[in-house]
Order: sequence, then structure tokens, then C-alpha cells
Amino acid sequence: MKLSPIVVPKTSDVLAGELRRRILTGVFAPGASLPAERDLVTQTGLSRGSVREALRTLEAEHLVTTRPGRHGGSVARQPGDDLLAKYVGLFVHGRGISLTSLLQTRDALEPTLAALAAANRTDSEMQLLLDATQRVESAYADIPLFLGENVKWHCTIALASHNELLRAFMVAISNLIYQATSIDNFATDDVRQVVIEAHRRIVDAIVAQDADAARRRMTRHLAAVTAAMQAFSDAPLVLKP
Amino acid sequence: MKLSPIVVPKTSDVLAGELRRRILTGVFAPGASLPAERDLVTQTGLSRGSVREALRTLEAEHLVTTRPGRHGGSVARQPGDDLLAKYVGLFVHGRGISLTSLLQTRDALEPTLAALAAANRTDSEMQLLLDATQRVESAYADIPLFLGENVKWHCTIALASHNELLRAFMVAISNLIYQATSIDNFATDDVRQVVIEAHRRIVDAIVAQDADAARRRMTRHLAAVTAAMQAFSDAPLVLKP
DNA sequence: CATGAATCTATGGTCAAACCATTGACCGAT
DNA sequence: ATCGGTCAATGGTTTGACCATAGATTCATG
Repeated sequence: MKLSPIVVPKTSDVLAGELRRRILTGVFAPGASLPAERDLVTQTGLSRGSVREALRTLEAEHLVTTRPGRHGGSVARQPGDDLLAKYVGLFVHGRGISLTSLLQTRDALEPTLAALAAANRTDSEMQLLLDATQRVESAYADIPLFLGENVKWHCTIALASHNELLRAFMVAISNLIYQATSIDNFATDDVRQVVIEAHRRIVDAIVAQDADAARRRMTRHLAAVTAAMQAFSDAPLVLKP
Repeated sequence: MKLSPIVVPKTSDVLAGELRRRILTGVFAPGASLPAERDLVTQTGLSRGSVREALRTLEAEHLVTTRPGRHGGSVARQPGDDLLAKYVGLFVHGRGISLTSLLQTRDALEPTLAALAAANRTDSEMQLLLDATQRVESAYADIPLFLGENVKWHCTIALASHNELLRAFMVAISNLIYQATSIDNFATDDVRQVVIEAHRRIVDAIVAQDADAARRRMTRHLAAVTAAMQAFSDAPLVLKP
């Protein structure tokens, strides 16, 4: 007879897993309070230290927030975009991902986002997009503002795609690309003018709900911008304090 | 004189932040050992409970791994693919992302991965890909094995792309799609045969380093598979225990 | 009655000290 | 040289106490 290796999980991990399961399956809906620490102690038979370690794990996973004081405690949370953005950032900085890789990733995501936005946009999202387009154009003279509004423009398209996962990916890498490009300012007058033209054509396609045209025009737009950028840096991204 | 609100951070968070900073800046290189818990206690003046809570936080962030026993302890880690996969999974399950959104995301990523793989593959990666292709074909009769090998095939292409971020995204959602589709087994004989044919054509393009053809063929392959899948379920993904 | 200050109390935050469990190194006997 | 036992360093867990915080409650006072 052969025995498989026996693993003994940590008690705090077991509790964390159980609570995680209940949060993700909706037993603790977002906003609902978990039992107080001392209640968890009596319910589980564990020590308060183990209970607290489990809660710290969930807190690091952004599944709960904990507040002290009367009627404080741990409340369940819905994982948000910021969660993914944080860990994408950790990954990129930790692995020293190059700007090139980041731009390639954007090239992969955004044409699909544009196509989905054209297909799925609501009228109110169309209005948001038109507003964002206008704000980019108004910021022509102020380069930092222009770059910031440009990021928002791209994120607005992601919003209109109605795909939360793709949008979360896009938001995460947008911030990183913005950090990297706000240093080397490649945004010459010419580049900014071309960007504005491209934005208009893409928005036209989204307004017309022409998914193919939106995808095609976004692809061309990114190719142009990427070419202008890549000349500047191929070094790994630096960590910002 | 006016005073801003004063926030008192938790001591364990302060310690976690300090250790995190040192890991990310390379003071503790990946593989290096952090001081033992009791040493951290004496160095920081905190209690062992607080030290341990800080370490649990870093463990949840995959910045350290902790092992018991003599010469155990916490060692700094390089954030890897599993980090992103874990948090993408949390996001998807927490937000109830639909299989449709997941498939759209794959459709966005994988044509680019195929094109990059064709452009950047080394000979050894080509060999890995050929092997993976062979294993998928050999598993034709065993559906669970077939699906598993199929996931590995896609991940092998991601590996050959030489874009770690895109690859990490792809690995993360591959696992989720695999979980979702291993329940509803849509993989009829016909589907599996078509998959094998498509794989061959894609691999041919990657071997020939024809990026455009690889992208085009992958796009078509995914469209076919997605159509076969989507008929099955548009419900949010269920959490697996 | 209205209001604001004092007090109460449930809750998380922190500390301390002990003991258990695991692991690898060391050493001694065969 | 190999096996077994012993030891020590380290994380894992428990217990119990006390502190800090923040709402709720009470009560004195205008």
C-alpha cells in the first residue's frame, strides 16, 4: 500500500478559505457584516490570533474591510477594478515588464474593446464618449492634461464595451502606460493632432455602431501611436515610490 | 491653525509596507530569507502577533512564502503568473463575470499572442509547441485529458510570444475557461476533430514565422470554438470548491 | 424641551508568554 | 556507509489580558 504525502493546511488558511467561499458565493453579500472576531472565535473554536490572521488574508485580497470601534467589524466587499490594477502593477514592476510588452498588450485589447463598444454602447455611454473626446481636444495645448484626458478617453471606450474583465485589464495597463509615458513626453504637436483626428474617426464608428470599422480604426491608431512611442524607450519600467 | 485629520495606521500594516518596499526594491532579492519572526520582534519592538499579521499580508500578496521547521522562515518571492491568476480569478468570481466576457477576452488576447509567437519563437519553443500539439492529438479519445492538453497548448503559444504580461493574462483566463467548460462538455467528436485541424494550421504558421497567418488562423479558430461554446451557457461562472 | 458633555460598551488593535509541530542537522551505534 | 535517535531553530497555535476607538446612551443644564 502506498500513501500520498499528507498536507496539513494552516488553520487560518482553512478559515480564510471558508469565509472567502461564502463571500464569493453571496452568503455574505457585498456590504454585509461578517461575525465579530470574538464570535468567530466561539463559532470556530480557534484562537483569536488565527481568526485575525484569516481576516488579514482576506483584507489583503480586498474581500473585506475592517474597521475598529463599536459596530465596527469586517464587512464583505466586491472586488473592484482597483484590485486588479494593483496586482497588475505589482506584476509589471516585479517582473520588470518592458514598455514594449505593455504596448503590445494594449494593442491586443483595445481593438476588441472598440468593436465591443460599437456593438454594445448605450446612448448615455455614447454621450460620455463624445464629452471625453471634446475634453481631449480642448486640452491640446496642455500636454500633461492632454495625456490624462487621453487615458480617460480610452477608459471610456472600455466602459462602453460592457465587458468588465477586458475593461479592468485595460484600466490597469492604461495607468501603467500613462506613468511610463508622462516622463518621456513624446507628445509633439504633430502627434497630438494626429491623435485627435484618429479619435474622431473611431468615435464616428462607435456612434454608428459599426464594430468592424471601430476595430480597424483603433488598430491603425494604436499602430501609429506605438510607433511614435517605442522610439523612446525599451527599458523596463521603473518603480514609482 | 488648522490640522488635517490624523490617521493612525495599523502597526502590522506599517511593517508590511516596510517589508514590501524592501522586497520590491531588491533589498530582499527573490530567494533571500527575511529575518525570523522572533528576530523581527526584537528588531521592531512589536509583538509577535503583529509581525505575523504583517507576514500574512505579504503572503496573500505572494511576496513571501513561509515554511515551518528549522531553517524555515519567510523568503522573498518574485511575483509570478500565479499571482495574477489568483486575483483575476477573485475578480471574475466576485463580479460574476459571464463566460461570454471571458471568451471575448480570450478572443482579444490570443490572435496577438499567436502573431507574437510566430515572430519571436525560439527553436526550442517551437519544439515544445510541436510536442504540445502532438499530445492534444493523442488525447483525442479522452475528453478530460483532451481539454487539459488543449489548455496547455494555448499556454505554450503564450510562452513563445515572449510577452510575459500577455502570457500571464492568458494563463489566468485559460484556467477559468477550463473550469467553466470542463463541466458543460461541449467537446463533441466533431469539435475535437476541427480543433486538431485548426491547431495544425496555426502551428504551421508559427513554424514558418508568418505572424499574419498565425493571427488570422487563430482568430478563425477561436470564432469557431466560441460559437460552439457559447450555445451552452451565458450564466455567470460558478465558484468551484 | 433642547443640547451638549460625560459615560458606557461592543468592537478591533496590541501585547505577552507559553507550548506544540515541523524540519533539518548532528551524532552515535551498527 | 547507513540507519536511527536526539537536539535545536523555527513557524503554528493558544490563552488571557489590556488598550484604543467609535457609536450609543445617559444625564445635567440652559
